[in-house]
Amino acid sequence: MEPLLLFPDPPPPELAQALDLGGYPWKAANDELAAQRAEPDEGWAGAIVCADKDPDGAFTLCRALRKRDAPLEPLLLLVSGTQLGDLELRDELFDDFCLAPFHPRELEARLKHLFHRSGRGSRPELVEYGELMLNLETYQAAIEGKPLDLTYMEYELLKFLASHPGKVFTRETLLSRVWGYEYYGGARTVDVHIRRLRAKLGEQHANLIQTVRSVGYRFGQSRWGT
Amino acid sequence: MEPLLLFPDPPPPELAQALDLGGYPWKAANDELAAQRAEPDEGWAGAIVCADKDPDGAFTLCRALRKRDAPLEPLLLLVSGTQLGDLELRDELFDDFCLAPFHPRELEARLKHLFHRSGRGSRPELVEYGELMLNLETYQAAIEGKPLDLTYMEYELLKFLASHPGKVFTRETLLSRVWGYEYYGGARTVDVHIRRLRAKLGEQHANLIQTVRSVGYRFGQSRWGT
DNA sequence: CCCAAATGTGAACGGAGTGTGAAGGGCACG
DNA sequence: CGTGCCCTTCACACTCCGTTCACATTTGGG
Repeated sequence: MEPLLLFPDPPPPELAQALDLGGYPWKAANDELAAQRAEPDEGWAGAIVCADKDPDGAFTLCRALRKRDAPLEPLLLLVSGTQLGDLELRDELFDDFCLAPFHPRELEARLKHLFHRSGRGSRPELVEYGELMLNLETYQAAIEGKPLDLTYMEYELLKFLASHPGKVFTRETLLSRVWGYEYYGGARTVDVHIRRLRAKLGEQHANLIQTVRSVGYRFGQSRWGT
Repeated sequence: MEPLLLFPDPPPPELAQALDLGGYPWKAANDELAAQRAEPDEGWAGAIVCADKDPDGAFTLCRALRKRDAPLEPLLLLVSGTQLGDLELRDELFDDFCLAPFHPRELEARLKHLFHRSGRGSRPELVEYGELMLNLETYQAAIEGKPLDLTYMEYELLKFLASHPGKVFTRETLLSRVWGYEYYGGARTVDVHIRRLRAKLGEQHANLIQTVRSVGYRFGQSRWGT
């Protein structure tokens, strides 16, 4: 079995011990660079990130792992009870979480359940909305079956928008969540990318991205229920 | 929001209380048949099944819910620590689980994460008053199900008024709380926006916004009766 | 019934916000 | 070291809508 990636390095003793007892091989790393160096040829089986001691480092690593061409899955987060409120805005950064201090058997049960789910591919690698389809594995986009030739940023922006249909985002929010939290640049950059996306979507589908004046942009129609 | 299906009936008090506090509507049922009878037209938002007291009944229900043409998702399982070993062979019956006794905030965090993953996103923040509904995430408004095409200021003003039904606001108060504390401009601006709002609400609902002579405006019914 | 204050109404102006075309420049690639 | 891509920025054009004003209408008190 491929090893699990652990954060931080060294990992908490009780975590290492639980994995050893369960027969799960693992390697630890403190950042994305160290994770790349330690990564075996077969790749990682998944990752377990402890966010209780160094939340910033933990979430930064999660973000890096998810930004890869082939996002690392499954990703299990270990948090303390006081951090539960921080999870809501980071839902896309992990697949499951476990409260620390954890019971070894709960950890193992969650790992098994995660492997079961990812093994059957129940987690969608596609983002779909109407005639639009994004293949997250091959980095390809298509509408009405016809492929779209998108650049990297166009693809990332469209992926984010299509993942949250109906919701309005300000330019600042888009910059921070698509370009990155540390990005500093003009907000008009968003406009230009929106324009090119509309152009490539074609006249018929350009209205998939709507302008909400003095607020930002919205993808698709509103969902009143769920 | 559609209600959650709970098992068993009656559900454990701490579960019902946690959901009530979190604002999640729910209905309980003891088996698939009762669940079908209690199901609203909009369907279930998901299910929470307690497996600690009656494991057989719980897993039977899970199996039935998953055998539907449209399998019920997401499904959260509540189990005691001693049952962790039983989960391995039932991975396909649930999407996530939570150990009992649970912390209310962990339960809520898991629900939010489940809704996020199943593509429904977290439940939208709504402002409702009778037939009027404002979706704060999508910046859209509707009355009697028909969407209203509001401008930014109209939306902000209506949102503020509808958030405080029955209360009277002076024009100065509205200017400072909707337009901003530092705003300096004529108070008649409010009148014009009120007029446009009434027009867009339609003749039938124009009286949702009432004029209180020499005071200001009020949304909805007075607190002193009709 | 009259008057004054308050509010409703229609229209016009002007500026903020957004669309658009084009050019600059960083980065990967050969 | 050149070359092409594309992210970013800028200047300009244009639309929209927030604001204001003049005037009409309503309200309530004397």
